[in-house]
Amino acid sequence: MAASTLTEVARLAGVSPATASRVLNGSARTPGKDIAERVRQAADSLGYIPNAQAQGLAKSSSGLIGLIVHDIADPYFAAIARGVQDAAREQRKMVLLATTGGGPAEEKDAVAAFAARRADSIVIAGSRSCRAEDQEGNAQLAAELDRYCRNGGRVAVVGHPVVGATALEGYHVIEVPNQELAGRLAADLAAGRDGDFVIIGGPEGLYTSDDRIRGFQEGLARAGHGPAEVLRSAFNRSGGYEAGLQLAARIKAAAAGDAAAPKMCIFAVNDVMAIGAAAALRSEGLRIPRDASIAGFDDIETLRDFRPALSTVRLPLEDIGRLATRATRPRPAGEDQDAAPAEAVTGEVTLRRSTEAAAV
Amino acid sequence: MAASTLTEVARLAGVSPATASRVLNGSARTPGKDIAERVRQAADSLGYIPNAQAQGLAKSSSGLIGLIVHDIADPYFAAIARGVQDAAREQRKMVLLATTGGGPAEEKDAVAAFAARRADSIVIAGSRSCRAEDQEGNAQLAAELDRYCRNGGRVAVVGHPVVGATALEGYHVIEVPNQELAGRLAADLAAGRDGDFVIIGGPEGLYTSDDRIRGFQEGLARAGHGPAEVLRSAFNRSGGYEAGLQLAARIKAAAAGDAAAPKMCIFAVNDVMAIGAAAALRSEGLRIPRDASIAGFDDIETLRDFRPALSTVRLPLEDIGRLATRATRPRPAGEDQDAAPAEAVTGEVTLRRSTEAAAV
DNA sequence: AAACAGAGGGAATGCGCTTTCCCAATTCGT
DNA sequence: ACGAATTGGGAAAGCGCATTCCCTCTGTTT
Repeated sequence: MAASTLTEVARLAGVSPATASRVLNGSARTPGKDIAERVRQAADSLGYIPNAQAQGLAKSSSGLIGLIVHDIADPYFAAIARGVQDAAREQRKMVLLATTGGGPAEEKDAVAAFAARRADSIVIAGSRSCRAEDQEGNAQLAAELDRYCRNGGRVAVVGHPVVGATALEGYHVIEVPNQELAGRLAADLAAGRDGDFVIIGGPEGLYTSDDRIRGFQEGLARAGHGPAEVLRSAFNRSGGYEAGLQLAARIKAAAAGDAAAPKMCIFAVNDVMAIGAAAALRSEGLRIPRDASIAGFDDIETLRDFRPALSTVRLPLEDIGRLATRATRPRPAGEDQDAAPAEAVTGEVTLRRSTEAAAV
Repeated sequence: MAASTLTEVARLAGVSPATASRVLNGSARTPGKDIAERVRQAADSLGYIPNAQAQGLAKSSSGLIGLIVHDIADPYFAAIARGVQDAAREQRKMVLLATTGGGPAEEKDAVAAFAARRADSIVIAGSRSCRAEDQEGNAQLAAELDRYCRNGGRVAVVGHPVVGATALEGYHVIEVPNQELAGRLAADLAAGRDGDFVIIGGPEGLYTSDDRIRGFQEGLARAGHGPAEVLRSAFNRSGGYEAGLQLAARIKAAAAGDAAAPKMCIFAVNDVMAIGAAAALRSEGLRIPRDASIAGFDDIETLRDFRPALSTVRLPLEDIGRLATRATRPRPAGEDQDAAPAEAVTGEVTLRRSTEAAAV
């Protein structure tokens, strides 16, 4: 027993497929009451489920939203995905998921796949990169997006515009004020602190990381501090851990030389890296915040119970996902196309125990 | 400029659409070398992307895998989703995501939506429930799955079979030995411990929770312990937190009466609840493992840096997602249909600091 | 009462692709 | 060397639905 079709429903109801279609999907032309009822009953008794593929083909729109993330198991992306999912439900659409591992080449493939499925819109989360090795991939991704938009697709990208992408109609960027917020975090941390600052950043060229580093340095400068040293590492927990090991050695050496050495303050460009670094310090016998302060960025929900509570910058990740998805929604006719206020994303510096001055 | 079609490619290459189709998707009949090359070049120069909807309609298969989770931002589901995603890539399919919040009614809607999109297979993660309030939803979900399978769809469900679902062809269950593992955990914890055991469980009727509770009690019994008291709460962090508050009060009362009172050992049926409970104890001034032991279940990756390190049962969540997805893969012809060994999922009791006997 | 507008239903077309089915041009057998 | 088997390509028929166009039937206008 194959799935039943509209034609079968129509036959059972004794009407034409056209009529059946009209009643079943609420077209502008509503057939007579009695007929409508007959059709509905027929559909019910057959357990009719419209074939979305056929509908999509006929209407050339699929009711699909494509979401591109680096890794769905990363809580940062998972939180955004939740927002996207939520907004998709509002629009009565389904979300197609693609995880790319972060490379623009894979992202380009994902866009192509979404285009093939005629996804109505695409949300790209995850950091853009301008590393040399990604240059070709970026160009291809930009070209693919370009084509997608030209064919009527709508795109929202979280954070930074795709490198090299021209601002087309239907191309939206949800700006995240990484730089400004990192600056504010630096200012708050710098107040009344005299130790060295060290930044654990991601690979050079990752915009999210670079923006946060730049912002932090600016904040430091405004507070009268010299620039912090920057350690480059992988943009994940183990990157943070490795950098943390290096710093632990350094801290211990400093403490050995001078027991009253000022405390180091570590800023990891995201929470997951910060947790990794904290784990590394701990494994070396150091305690936070007694031996060093540490701060992260994102305020990942799952990590809030971590002790010592991590100072960080709260980002409304779920809202970001929601906003991005909404940005791709076609404006109802009459609504000004450019009137979209593109609600600004704001974050909030959240100081917790991991950067408290008082020793344990 | 609308997306180019096969027909356009064919025209440009000077061949028929049939031929173009044959070369572009590697059908059994491979056209001549020179023609193939011409077609490929034409496709390239037009930037042709096949319309997956049309392909799906013609082939009646969509290359889609539907994934149903309660909440994609929950690290448990996120980890499974990663495995699913990975296996989907192996099969060159894309994954459609549906988050349901846990209700069978929503799950039924998701199955219907997947069926409408003609998803090749569906993976259902998340706990089954046999609560009275879910009875109707379960029946509907079972019926929907039934229909889906009958129409050739393949389903894999993680953990428990859907309540009321008949074992159809194409219906797979990835068994997770929750009960056995919980028993082993109990046995390990009970060894040389004389304090009371308390279980923080999810709502009654949630199979995952109930199985773990039952297993734990059995393990306790085998070790010569009496059954543990069971506290019911929500199956998430805040459920664990609330239960933790109750227990904290109790622990403090006991300590007040008798300073050498034996230490309570808490088993929360999943890690997230355990973390919540631990947070509650801490907020009440209690320390783990000094004032109480606590253990969870799942071994969520993001939570591994939590201190005190949480004793738990390691579940290969990503593998589970992968296995479930693979189970829905149609066997290559010739391979025995039932020969699928349905690789068993195994877990591992992982004792860490949170249940160490020695006080801090 | 005749002419007209409008409503409601059906036939037919097309969305883009796959896949028989069919036909012409080969190659092979003996 | 001639018919048979095979190869390689095209024409055409759907896949399941939305939608345009057309027709008929009813209700309205002068």
